[in-house]
Amino acid sequence: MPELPEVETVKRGLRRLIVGKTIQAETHNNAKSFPNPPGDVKAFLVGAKVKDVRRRAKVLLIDLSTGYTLVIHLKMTGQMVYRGKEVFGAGHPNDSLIGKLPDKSTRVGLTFTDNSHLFFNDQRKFGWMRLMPTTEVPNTEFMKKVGPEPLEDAFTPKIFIQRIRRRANTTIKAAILDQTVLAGIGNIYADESLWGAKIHPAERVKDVPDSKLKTLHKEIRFVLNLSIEKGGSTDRNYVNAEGKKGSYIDFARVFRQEGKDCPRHPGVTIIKTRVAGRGTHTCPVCQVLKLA
DNA sequence: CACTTGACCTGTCCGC
DNA sequence: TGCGGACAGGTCAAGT
Repeated sequence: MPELPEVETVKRGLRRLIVGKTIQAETHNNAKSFPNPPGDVKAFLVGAKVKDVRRRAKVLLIDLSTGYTLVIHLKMTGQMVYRGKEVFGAGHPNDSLIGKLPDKSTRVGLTFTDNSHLFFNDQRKFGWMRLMPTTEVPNTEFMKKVGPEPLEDAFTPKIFIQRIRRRANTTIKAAILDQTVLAGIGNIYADESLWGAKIHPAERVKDVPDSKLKTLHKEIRFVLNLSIEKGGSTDRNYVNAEGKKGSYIDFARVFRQEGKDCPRHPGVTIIKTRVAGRGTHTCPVCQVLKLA
C-alpha cells in the first residue's frame, strides 16, 4: 500500500478538505470493504460531523462528532479521493490518475451536506474501512501491538536497536517490514533505507552490528521525511486526497531502478531479486551479503 | 515462540 | 490478438 508517507499525505489532504463537514449519505457495494451493519451507518455515520483526521502507522482515522471513528486501511491499492469545489475533477490539466468518480473500483462513497464527496476506491479489495467507538481504537489488537512511529522524537536509535534485536534470526528486510518492530515501513522504504545504510536486505539481524543499525535508523527517517515532502510515491496507482500522484519515485535510488546505475557507483547496475517474499532492489557493490 | 509461506483480489505486462 | 503465468506498494492465518 500506501506506506507511511502516502497515508500521511492523504491525512493532511483530508484534514484540509473535510474537517467540519457533515456526512449526509453513504453508499457501498462490497461488504468486505465496509463490514459494519446498516444500523451503525445510520446511527453513527450519517449526520455526523468530521472532527479530525489522524494517522497511526498505515491506518487512517477519521474522528466523528458521534464519538465514532472511521478506521481505514488502504492496503495495496486503496485510495481516499475527495471531489468538491476545492478540487478539480476529470479534465483538469494536473497529473491525476482519477477520472470520473465514482468508477468501477469505488467501494464506498460518502456525500457531505455541501454536496462534495469522498470516495474509497480499491481495485484489489484488500483494503477496508470500519466504524468503531473512538475510545476503542487504541484497544484493537493492531493498535496494541504496532511499533513506534519512526518520525516521533521518542523513536531513538536505542529504542530501534532494542526492538529489532528481537528478530535476530530473520533478514533485516523482513524485520523492518514487521509493523510490530516499527510502524509504517513497506517495500519501497525498506529498499531505499537499506541502500542508504549500505546493508544487504538478506543479512540476518544478528549479523548486523549496532553501528549499522544506527545508520539504518537515520536513513529510515531520512527517506520517510523526504517522501512526505514529495507527496509520497506513486509506483502504480497511489494518489492523494485530491487524486494527484506523489513524486518520491523520481528521487528513488534503488526502488524500481533495476537496470539503472547505482547513484554511488556509475557503471554498476541496480539489480532486482527476491527477499522476504518481496521484490527487492539493491546495488551489488554497496550492499554485500556477508557470508557467515 | 520465531520464522516462512500462501491466501486474499484485480489488473497489467511479458513471452509464446 | 489471445492465453497462461508471474507479479504488484500489505497483512494475516496457517504451516514448519
